[in-house]
Amino acid sequence: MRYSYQREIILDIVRSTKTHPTAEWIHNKAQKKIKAISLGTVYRNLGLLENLGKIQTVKDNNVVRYDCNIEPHNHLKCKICDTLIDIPVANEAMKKNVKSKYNFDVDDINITFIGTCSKHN
Amino acid sequence: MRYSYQREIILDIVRSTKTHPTAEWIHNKAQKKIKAISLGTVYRNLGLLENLGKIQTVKDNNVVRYDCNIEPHNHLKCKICDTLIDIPVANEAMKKNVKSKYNFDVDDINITFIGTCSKHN
DNA sequence: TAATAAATAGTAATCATTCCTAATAAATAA
DNA sequence: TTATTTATTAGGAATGATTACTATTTATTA
Ligand SMILES: [Mn+2]
Ligand SMILES: [Mn+2]
Ligand SMILES: [Zn+2]
Ligand SMILES: [Zn+2]
Repeated sequence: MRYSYQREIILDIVRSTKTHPTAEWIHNKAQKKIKAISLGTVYRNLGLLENLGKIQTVKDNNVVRYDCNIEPHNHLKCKICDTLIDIPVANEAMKKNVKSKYNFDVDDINITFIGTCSKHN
Repeated sequence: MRYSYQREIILDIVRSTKTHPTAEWIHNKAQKKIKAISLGTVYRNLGLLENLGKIQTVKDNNVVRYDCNIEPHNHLKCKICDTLIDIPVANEAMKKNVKSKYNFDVDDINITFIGTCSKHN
């Protein structure tokens, strides 16, 4: 894979925040550094960075959010401010349970707890 | 809310299957009973039926699937045949754990186990 | 039966994402 | 360094699921 300044900037931006930003948010930030960067370039490079294992994606409703935390983890989603909060996950027991009960081989577990975060007490 | 034959047919169709169908699939089925039924009518009535608590929705990638099982439950998703399999969920312990660790009030938990179902042994 | 307004059919609009293509630029060889 | 090659980009069009709009139809009530 060839070097690209656009890709470098995009990775920097994803790594600069824990807010699980969308492609559009990343595009807006990137335009401050590269005025003519296109949204297509942002999407393409986010996809490449995901394939390289340098970032993760999180599906949130009907949008994809990007995550610089590449550890396996899950999220708390606040229905008031839409924040996604990282939480660790211990899932080996769950996987074994599902395998024995349903004969279903689990590769990945998506868990989102939806509710109200501590900001809204 | 006024009676509508379209709504009756749509509810019948959702209740006729455990396959978690999409709006388009439901629309195709409905057209066999009502030739001119529109996709908009299908979407509107599915929304109404969800508000009435007669059906549930499941977000699957970038499509919404409809579910006649209105018990709280979660799903196994097979990455080979895309089947969604209902599983019961015991979540009170999880909710309490998240509340004490993160001061986050959980209303709902979405869990999807992604992997390979028993058809593909 | 007539009046009222909810529901519908058909179509246009929306929005996130992907696709397409001529132009640009990174990597390599001469 | 300069020329060649081809990956990458910018910009715009296309896609696909869902929602919005509106004239017409139809369930309900008087
Ligand atoms: Mn995260
Ligand atoms: Mn289900
Ligand atoms: Zn919040
Ligand atoms: Zn399967």
